[in-house]
Amino acid sequence: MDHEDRQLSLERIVVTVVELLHAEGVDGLKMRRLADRLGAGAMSLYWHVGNKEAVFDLALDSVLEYRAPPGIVASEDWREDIVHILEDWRAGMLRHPWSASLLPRRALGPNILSRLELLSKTLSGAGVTDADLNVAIWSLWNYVIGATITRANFDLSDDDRAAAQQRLTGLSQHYPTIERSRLLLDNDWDGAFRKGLDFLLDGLAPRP
Amino acid sequence: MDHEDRQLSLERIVVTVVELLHAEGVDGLKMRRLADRLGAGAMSLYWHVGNKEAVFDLALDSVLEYRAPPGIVASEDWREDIVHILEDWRAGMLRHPWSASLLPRRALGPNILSRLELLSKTLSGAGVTDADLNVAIWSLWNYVIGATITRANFDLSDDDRAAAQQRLTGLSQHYPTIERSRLLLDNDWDGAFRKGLDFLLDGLAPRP
DNA sequence: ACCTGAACACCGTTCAAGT
DNA sequence: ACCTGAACACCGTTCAAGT
Repeated sequence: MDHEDRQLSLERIVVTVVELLHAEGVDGLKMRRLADRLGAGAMSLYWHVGNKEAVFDLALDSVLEYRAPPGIVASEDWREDIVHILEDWRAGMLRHPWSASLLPRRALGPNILSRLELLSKTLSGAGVTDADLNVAIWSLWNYVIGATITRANFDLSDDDRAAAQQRLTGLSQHYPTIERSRLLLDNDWDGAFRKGLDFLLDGLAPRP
Repeated sequence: MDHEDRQLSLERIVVTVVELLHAEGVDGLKMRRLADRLGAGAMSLYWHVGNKEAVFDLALDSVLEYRAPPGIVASEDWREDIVHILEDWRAGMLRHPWSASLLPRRALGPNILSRLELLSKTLSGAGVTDADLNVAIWSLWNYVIGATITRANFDLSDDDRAAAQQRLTGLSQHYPTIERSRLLLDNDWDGAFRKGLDFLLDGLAPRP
């Protein structure tokens, strides 16, 4: 609440809405509450942003900014580059658990387009032909989006996990194979993400 | 509107909410409007359902019901079985475009658990070990969820697609590789889904 | 057991009005 | 150019009351 004395600006709005979303989640974003945090009158926002959807678009794109480590330009191993790009993208979204679900529902902002361009360029440099590029990009997009939305929403508290385990074991006669796979119980999300990604990359460009 | 004279029941509520969601989308679902469609007083729903979230859960699970073709039990080709299971799942969700985004945010209902059990059993029967089952299921889940949410939300009208094309070409100096991949312009969603899925399956269980 | 209307505590957004 | 409060048209849900 140290914003009270300053003027409104798009930048301040963006910073503050990300804070608010972090604190209260998607459903907690109310125009009045956002104005409050900015120390502004309830309706002052509308001079700057149009409507609430625009606020979401701003928050989402801001979170997807790519802070490229300036050293690493092109490594020897394109596969390592792809994994790095996608893990960084996923990590950025997981830092803001509200963001992943929003991404496939809004128009693509400049920051996500930059990430996709970098991904495309790396795939292309690795020898993927233009004809295959579309499928390659979408496959990786689908995998990352699905994995991140799921992880952001199913990252249960210990209590919840215990309850889910309880529930599944109670139903184990109906779902024996799920039970055997320990579907909701294995906690190694990062490892599972990486392993599945490796499988997908194996298919996209078989290793020699 | 031919429901006016009948009594309320969970089944009628489920059928009607799916109709309403189909007609108005997720944001169009209002408790009052749902009651209207049922020919009931505005607040009568609350005797049956608890709250609005429960209504969403009911709608989602109902849409995910698996109508197994009773003939096909186990074909020769497990890979074909997997593809069929996942394409049927995806098609079911695309028939109700509001459903895919909802699925990873809610607790798993009985119908989606049945589908996952069938998927697990098929993978297991194909030789995937219990240790690998978790990763295999999640990889396929991630891919299907990501693909379906994206398709349900990016299935643009012709006008929108023209606008998006216009916008991307205007930015082609910034995103040349995306432009070359014709990312948003290729319209063959089904084909792209299948091709990407084949890549993933190649990785999960390489063909001889 | 099942349904209802009135009422409460919210929302997003418009708009005329202020500086 | 930038901000504001009052007001409008909604919401989900509670609750006492009806049959």
